[in-house]
Amino acid sequence: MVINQNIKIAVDAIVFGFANNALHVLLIKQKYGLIKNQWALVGGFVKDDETLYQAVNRELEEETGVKVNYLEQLYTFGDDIHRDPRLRVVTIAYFALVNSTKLVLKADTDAEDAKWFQIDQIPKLAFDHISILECAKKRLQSKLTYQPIGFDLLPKEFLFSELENLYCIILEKDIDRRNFRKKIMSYGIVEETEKYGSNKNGRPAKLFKFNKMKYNKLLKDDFQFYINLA
Amino acid sequence: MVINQNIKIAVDAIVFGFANNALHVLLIKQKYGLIKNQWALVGGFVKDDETLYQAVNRELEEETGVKVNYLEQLYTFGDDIHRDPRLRVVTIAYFALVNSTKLVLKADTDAEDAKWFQIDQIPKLAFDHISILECAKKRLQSKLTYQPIGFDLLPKEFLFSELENLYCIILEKDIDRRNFRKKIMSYGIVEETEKYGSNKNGRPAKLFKFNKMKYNKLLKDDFQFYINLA
DNA sequence: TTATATTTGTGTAAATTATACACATATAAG
DNA sequence: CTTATATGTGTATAATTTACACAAATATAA
Repeated sequence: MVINQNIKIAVDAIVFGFANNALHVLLIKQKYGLIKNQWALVGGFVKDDETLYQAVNRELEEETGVKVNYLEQLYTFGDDIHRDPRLRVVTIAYFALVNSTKLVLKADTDAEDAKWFQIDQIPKLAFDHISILECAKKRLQSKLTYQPIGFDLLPKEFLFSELENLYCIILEKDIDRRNFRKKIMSYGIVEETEKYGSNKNGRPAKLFKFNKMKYNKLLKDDFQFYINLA
Repeated sequence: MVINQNIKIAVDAIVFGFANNALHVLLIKQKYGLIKNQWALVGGFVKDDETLYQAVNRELEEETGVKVNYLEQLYTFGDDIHRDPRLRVVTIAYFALVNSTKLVLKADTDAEDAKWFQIDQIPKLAFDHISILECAKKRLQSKLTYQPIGFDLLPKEFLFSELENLYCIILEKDIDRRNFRKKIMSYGIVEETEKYGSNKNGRPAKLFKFNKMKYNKLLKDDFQFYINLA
């Protein structure tokens, strides 16, 4: 069977991380070709013998060395025929979250040109990557409210205030700390530990961890989790 | 730039319709090739000079003549390398809804081999189409609860009981008619007309129409609409 | 014409959930 | 020991959701 089609398939990953009270995105600086020295999303062409999932994981590994905590398909961009001026490329974008402890990039990989950017300090990006990023940001904001994915951005043990901040900052909203805590606690998804965090100022704060079983259950069932900041 | 990649891109549409108190899916019988005489989703390969959106609309037109009311990207299937045994195909699946008045297929197109099947009477399908269909059904059930897409399955004017049934049947749940009506009405999304429907038994029922402005607003904003059947 | 079957249309009380809101506590630094 | 700073907690009110039953309007059959 011969099909006369000359379109190439790529994958791209929008990798989010949360650190220093800010949302960050992982970008790479292109080394070669048309878009040399431009910043772009992590990604590349899919090989004939690998799945899409393998492709995006391979690119993440090769280009950044980052291990993601959460990965899901976001959207397939193929309605702008000239999004890559060189040839027709359809790209399947993936949405990824990284635990903030893994946010430091190892210098020893060939990831020397990978860098985290604060979401409000994104440089000019190659192709249509800025609109893909916009799409991912919306998805993040939306998912945060109805799925407990926020925990994939935090370390295993975290302060309650870190969780609060994460929601405030990503959703760009204020929060009622008491009501937020009540709600989160009602899902049984986080548990107090006996340890205390090391904050400089104020009353010492307990460390919390999240209950993976409850988390998994809530991730599967839709409409079981819902956080609405006033 | 030469990329050594030999993967083909297709689009498939899962077209839902609602009639006779049952959910239906539009399928076509393949005429040629390996899967000759097997039933399959509407779809085909993307042309080099058309967008994905154009491709899926073209296939719908060519293969079935059906005009859909609602169309959105569902998911891209490319993690089974041998989903098509002939060659590597990545398919972008689209989710479509058809107004029940358009559910009768015109015999004059080359759509002679297109047919509506009740969701619980789906024949054996080609490739992995059955799992794509499963995915679409879940999306339909999920979206029905948080977006007012049910109206895209009904005629312009409809009985309230038709809307009730649609929700009951697609979500496979019972309903409290009073509470359901109250909720729908509270969104201001449907309006009474002066006309009455033609039901054989029982008290005559008013026809309703939906308010397109409110509908469009609710479609855009997430978390503004939510129907939860007990 | 009357009784029966069938579907439509409607309200209220109770329970649950969401919201608004303020101060005592524990520490570090001065 | 005073001050600054962040943590941790409860209650009253409002809003929403749930549970629940019967009269009204028609067609059909007796």
